[in-house]
Amino acid sequence: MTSSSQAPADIPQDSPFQDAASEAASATPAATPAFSPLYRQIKNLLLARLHSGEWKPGESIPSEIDLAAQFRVSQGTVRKAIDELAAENLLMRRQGKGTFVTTHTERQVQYRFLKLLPDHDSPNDEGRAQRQILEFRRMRATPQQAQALQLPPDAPLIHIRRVLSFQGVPTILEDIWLPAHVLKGINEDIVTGYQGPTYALLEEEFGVHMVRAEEKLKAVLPDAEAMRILDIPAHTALLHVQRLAFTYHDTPMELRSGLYRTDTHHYHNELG
Amino acid sequence: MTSSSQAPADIPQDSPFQDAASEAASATPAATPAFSPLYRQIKNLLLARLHSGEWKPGESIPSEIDLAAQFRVSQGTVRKAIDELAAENLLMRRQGKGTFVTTHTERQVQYRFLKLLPDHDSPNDEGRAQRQILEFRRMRATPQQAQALQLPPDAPLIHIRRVLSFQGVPTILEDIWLPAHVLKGINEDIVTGYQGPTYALLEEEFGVHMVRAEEKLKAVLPDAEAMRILDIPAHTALLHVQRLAFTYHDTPMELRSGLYRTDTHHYHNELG
DNA sequence: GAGTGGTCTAGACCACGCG
DNA sequence: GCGTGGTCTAGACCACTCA
Repeated sequence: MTSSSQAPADIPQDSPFQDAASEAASATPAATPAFSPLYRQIKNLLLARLHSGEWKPGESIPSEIDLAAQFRVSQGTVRKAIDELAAENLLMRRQGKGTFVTTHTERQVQYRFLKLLPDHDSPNDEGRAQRQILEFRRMRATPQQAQALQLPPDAPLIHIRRVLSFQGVPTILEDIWLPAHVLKGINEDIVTGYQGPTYALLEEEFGVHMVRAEEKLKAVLPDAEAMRILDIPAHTALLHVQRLAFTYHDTPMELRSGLYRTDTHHYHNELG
Repeated sequence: MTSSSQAPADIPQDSPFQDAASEAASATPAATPAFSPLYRQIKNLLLARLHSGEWKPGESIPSEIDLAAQFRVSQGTVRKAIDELAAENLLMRRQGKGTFVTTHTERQVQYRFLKLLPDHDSPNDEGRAQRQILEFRRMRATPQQAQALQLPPDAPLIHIRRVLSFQGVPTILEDIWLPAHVLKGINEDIVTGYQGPTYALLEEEFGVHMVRAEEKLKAVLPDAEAMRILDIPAHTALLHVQRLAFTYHDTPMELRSGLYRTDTHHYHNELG
C-alpha cells in the first residue's frame, strides 16, 4: 500500500472512497476544504443503508469484520464509524451478539423521549401509560406547521389528539401532527388499535424511525377544554411541551404539542 | 519495567491485565470484580488528578504521548480515556494545541447549564443576563436539603437569592444553596461583586468545578413575593426548575430552585 | 519545523453470548 | 467452540497551531 494516501489502494475507481479521499487529498480550489476522515465516510455509507431500510429497526447489521472487508478498510475504522452512530442512538452494540438498529419497540428504550416521571415511585407501577385517542383527522398544514415540518404550504397532515393517563389519572393532553404523505394507508383504527408507543407504530407500520427531537417548554394555564379533559381546576399551571421530532438526515417528521400535569409528575432533565 | 508485561507501572495491582501468575497470587474477592478495561483505569487516574486540582480549569494537561509514557501504556489507550472525559465535558481537545480542563469561565461554554432561551432572537442581544443579589445568608440545612446534598443534618449552608434580568426584564428568581464548608472565606461582597456566571466564581475562587446537573421541572403559580420581584400578575404560570449540580465523582454540591418566566422565553431541550 | 491532537492499519488477545 | 463486539499495542502518517 502506498503511503501517500490513507485511502485503501485496491478499491476500484468508482468507489466512493476514491473520490472522497482524493477530494480531500488534492488541493481543493476554494470553498470548503472540510477534511472528512475515512471513518466518517464509512459512517455516511452506513447511514444511507440505514435510511434506505436495508437494515430495519431491531435487526442486526453485518459484523465489524464483514463491513471492514466490504469497505476495504480496517476493523478499527469501521468501529469508529459505528461508535458515532451508537453515540447518536442509531445503533446499539451488544457484546457477543452483534450491532443492532435501534428500535422504539423494545421495552428498554421504549419511552426514550418521554421525560415526565412520577414525583414518587409508585409501588404499583402498572407498567406505563394508558392511551386514549380523542380525535383523528386529516387537515392542511398551517403556515407555521408547514415551515416547522419543511413542507409546502397547505400540505396534508394527520392530526391526532389523545390523552395519556397514569394509574387512571389523565396527565397528558397531546396533539400530534404528521405529514400524511409518509403514512400511506393510515386510518383511525390503526392508531386506536395499536398498543405501544406512537414511535413504535410509526416504525413498524410506516418505516419511519424517529432519531432525535427538540422540545420547547413553557408554563401555561389551561383553557376550558384542557380543564375538562384533564379534570383540573382553572388555577392549575401546566407544562406546555412543544416537540419537533426528526428522522434520519435531520428531516423533521413530527410536530407535537402537549400539556403535562405537574402536580404529581415532573419533567426530568440531565445537564451535561 | 520490562516491555513484556501489559501492566503499566503506575496502575494499582488490581489491573486485570496482570499476567496469570500474579492474578492467581492476588486474592480475588468472591463477588464479580466487574472487569474494568485499562483505559478506564487510566481515566480514573486522570479523574483523580483533575479532582486533586493538579490541573486547573482552563489549563492544559500533558500531551497524550507524555501521559502514555507516564502510565506505560500506548497512546491509543490514553486517547480512549481522554475521549470519555471529553465526552463528559470534563476535558476539551483542541487539535494542534493540546487537551484542556473544561472551565465555566470561557465565553463559549459559559452558560452550559442555562437552558432558558428567548423565544425570538433579540436583535440587541446585550450579551447575557444582569444579576442582582437579593439575599446572602448562612443557614442550616433542612432535612431535605441535607439529604439531597449528602450532608449531615443541620449542616451549614450558604443561601443566595437573586434575580436574573434579560434586557432589563426580571426573568428568573433563583435560590441557591451551597455547602458552607467548601466555600471558605465566602462573603456577600465576593458574591455581589463578581461578574460572570456563578459556576465560574465557584471555580475561580473556591476550586469547585460543577460537572453535571439534574433538573426537575414543574409548572407553578407565583406566590406574593415572586409576583412582586418578577413584576407579574397572579395568573402568570411560571416554570419551576429544581436543580442538583454535581462536581467530580458525582458529589452533589449545589441545590438550586428557580422560577422562570416563560412568556418571552422558553426552556430548550434536546432529546437524543 | 516542532509539537499536539487525529486518523488508520495490522495483528493479537480478551469478554461475552449461544448453541 | 465459534463468532461477536471490546481492548490494546506499535508504528506510520495527516491536519492543525504557533513560534
